[in-house]
Amino acid sequence: MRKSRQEAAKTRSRIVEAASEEFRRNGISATGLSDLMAAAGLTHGGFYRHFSSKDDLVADVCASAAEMLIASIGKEQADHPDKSPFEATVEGYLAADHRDNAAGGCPFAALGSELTRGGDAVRGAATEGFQEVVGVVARQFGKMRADVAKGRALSALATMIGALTMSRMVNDPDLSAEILRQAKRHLLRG
Amino acid sequence: MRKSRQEAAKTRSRIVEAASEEFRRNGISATGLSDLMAAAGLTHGGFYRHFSSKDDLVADVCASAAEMLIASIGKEQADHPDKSPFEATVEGYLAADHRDNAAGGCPFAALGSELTRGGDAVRGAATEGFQEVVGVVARQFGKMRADVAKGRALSALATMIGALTMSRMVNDPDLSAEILRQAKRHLLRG
DNA sequence: TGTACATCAGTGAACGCGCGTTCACTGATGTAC
DNA sequence: TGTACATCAGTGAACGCGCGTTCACTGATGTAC
Repeated sequence: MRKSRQEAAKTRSRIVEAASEEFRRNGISATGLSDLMAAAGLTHGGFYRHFSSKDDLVADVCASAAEMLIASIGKEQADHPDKSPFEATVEGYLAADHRDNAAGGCPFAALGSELTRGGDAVRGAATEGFQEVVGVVARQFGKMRADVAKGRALSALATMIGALTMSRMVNDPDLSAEILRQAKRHLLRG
Repeated sequence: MRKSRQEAAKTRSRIVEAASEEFRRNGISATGLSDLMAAAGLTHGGFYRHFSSKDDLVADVCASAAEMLIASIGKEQADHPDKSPFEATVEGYLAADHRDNAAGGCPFAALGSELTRGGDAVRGAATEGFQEVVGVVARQFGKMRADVAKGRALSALATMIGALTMSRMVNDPDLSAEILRQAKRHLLRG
């Protein structure tokens, strides 16, 4: 039954991808290792050949999902060459599609309050991922002084993450849309 | 062992208060009914004399914690008569004290991502609480047109909730402080 | 290059544990006459 | 106002269940000679 190293590495990343989606869809503590391994096409017993604990996996997922977020920011930019990079980022992030697709979206909005209670390794990985995203957004501000740009990026990301979370929390569709609309307006100097 | 109606009502609100703190401290799904009833000075069996399910309690907690948030906004205002109401709110909300006291603070920051996955009753209660807070903040903008004030309040609350959540998530104290500082600066037109 | 052996990815059963919920019971409170 | 009875707040044991983790096992892969 042993698999080659190459196959094993593929399996590992399949687990991380499946976990990344399941965690963002259902929450970390609400997702069991069995569900997760089944989603990756495996039985739960093999989990510990790849990770030393659930927390170990969560840390990996934080890093991986932050990279995905950065990739999707790049994609929004490429798809909308008419818009400024920051405008493309804000409009892509605060879109109804993103709100309705937590499993494929921003891990900070999907898991934010759960990550605040994570262990050191989890919060460390989340911090690193967050800082990378901050860097990406800060660089969108072009010629601005680096520390000023970082400040604007921090504030803008806080607004986007808070708005997306609240737009998912409320069960009034009009209010949900209004939250996204107003956050966009204020971020883009409306 | 039966208690008078008055005592029973007191017990019920003691459970809600204890739950409100425990949920905000440790998360909803991570807090067991046993822990929670013990924190209220009772055994777990009596829970169902007061609530029909854990979700029923969570909905109550949303309403109660939103009221507490509104009360603390009022208190910040009263404590800082030199500041504008909005300024007092932002500075009280984005303070290190609030960040370090999740159990007594904003339920939307403490429970945000978990509430997005709540049932109808939970999300309904959260929505109502959120709208009340939005109303309170909107009224701080004085003579502004009501819909414009609501828009500003929605955007400002998104920023505050996102910033507080991120400042709790990161495990780098400098970055955590910087997140609060930058969000404050941008909200107060720095 | 071929052979013998060690390694280890993945399976599936099992572990102890705590979860949300139910229940029989107790006895003080509330109600009906 | 007093008495008899029904109600029900709170206790503590028990329910089935799924959790994270461990383990013996299988057999293909990797390694040493």
